Amino acid sequence: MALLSVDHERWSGARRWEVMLLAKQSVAKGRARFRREAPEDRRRQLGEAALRCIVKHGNAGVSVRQIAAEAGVTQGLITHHFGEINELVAYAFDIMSAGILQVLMKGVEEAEPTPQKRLDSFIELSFSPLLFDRDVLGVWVVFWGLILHSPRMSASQQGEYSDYVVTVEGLLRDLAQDEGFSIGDIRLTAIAFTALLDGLWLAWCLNPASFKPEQGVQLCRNWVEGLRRGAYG
Amino acid sequence: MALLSVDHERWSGARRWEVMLLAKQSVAKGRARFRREAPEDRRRQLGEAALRCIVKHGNAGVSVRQIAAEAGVTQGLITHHFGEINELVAYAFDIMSAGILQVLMKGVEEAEPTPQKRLDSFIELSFSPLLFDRDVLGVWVVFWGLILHSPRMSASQQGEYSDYVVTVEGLLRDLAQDEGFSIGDIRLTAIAFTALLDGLWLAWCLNPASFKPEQGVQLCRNWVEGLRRGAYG
DNA sequence: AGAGAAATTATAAGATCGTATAGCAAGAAA
DNA sequence: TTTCTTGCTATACGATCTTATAATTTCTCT
Repeated sequence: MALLSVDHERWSGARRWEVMLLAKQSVAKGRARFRREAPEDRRRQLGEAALRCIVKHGNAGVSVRQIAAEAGVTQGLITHHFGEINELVAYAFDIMSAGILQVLMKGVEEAEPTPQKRLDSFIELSFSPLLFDRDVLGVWVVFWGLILHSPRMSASQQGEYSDYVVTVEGLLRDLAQDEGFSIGDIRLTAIAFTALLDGLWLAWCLNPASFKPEQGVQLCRNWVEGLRRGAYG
Repeated sequence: MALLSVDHERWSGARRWEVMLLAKQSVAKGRARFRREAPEDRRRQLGEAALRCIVKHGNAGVSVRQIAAEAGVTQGLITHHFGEINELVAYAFDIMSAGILQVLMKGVEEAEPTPQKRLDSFIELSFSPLLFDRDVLGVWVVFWGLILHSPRMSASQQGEYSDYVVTVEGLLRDLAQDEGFSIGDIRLTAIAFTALLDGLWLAWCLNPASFKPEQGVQLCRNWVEGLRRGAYG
């Protein structure tokens, strides 16, 4: 899980440097000076290092030098694998997007197979520490800034957003069908629910004192209650 | 109006440079080489230049050199008036926040004095080209990024957000009282509505094809309808 | 064991960044 | 007209950035 690996490795800086030191020691003993890895693996390592840098320094963390240092490699390796740094960031965005949607879908699939429980699982997971996290938003804000100015990033975003909305759409449709209420425009309604989730995430991360995650869950349930009562019919 | 001035002056670059050229010509004729302005005025000019730079280049626009060039002054002037650049950015944030809330409140006050019309005016204005604008979000996203990493910016944000929520709270309270329905926790409910607005703003700016501003208005009205039907009681 | 492919390092060049400092000059006051 | 305050310019320094290039090293494959 991409997201988890980011969180886990955030605190493993020490271990990371130990590894490097060991590597340098082993040079003196005639061992390998660096590890040669499969491009696929290295690309992912660099992508995750980029995410860690962004978590730590925000926009300032988007830098070839910092990311290379974080990954424990030299700068040239980023050029070698990604050409320009924007490509690395876009790749990191894809990793993160996929990770988040995967976390959510896994939770939904593990819930009891009723539309109510599935949607509720989706909501609760959205407000769990795994996603409802300042650091996660910090990464996302950087991405938003890039999306607005980079066609490459924008293209990725459109796909990810579409997938997300379609997922929400399915959850809402199933609920409406099961409970027998009607929704005028399901796609639009899913967009609104998505917006509510994102807006609460944003508000809480920027101002954690304003409400508690559980209250966020409640507000989403209230929204669903409005849906039940036909406000979106 | 801060926001308007940003929008207006975005297209007045040519005029701005003409002024500079004239100023330089006049040097040859022995006239003033630069204008000496009151600190208050100059600070505002620099703040608005900063906003224009952010609109144009996003995070990359936050640069002493670029902002000074945009304002038609030398770099040292920013140091002189603000000390460090973060202070200028925070000032620009305050300008912009005040401008947005002012636009909204002016619209509300100009609406017919019924709770329904006032809230609806607030909603429609939120989705008008003045605020529902890619460039405006672009500026905001940069601010969000800074808020997450700067206590100074965070302090400003807490105040602005609080004002905003209190405003929404008042609009909702008046509506509930007038129509005789109940709201469990008005502050929380106002937070949810604010989140919905921000979320829709964000979604549309990142993906303008996903829905039309009028549809955003409708989704907000639907949310209010859910409120009426007691979903937040 | 040895050769070849390519992953990785090493190094440099050129921009741009933020900030500090010293001196100039605009415009009000006398 | 002359003085004085201070807004403003001019310039420099050191750090950091991106990107390009060539040399080196690892590791697989035969």
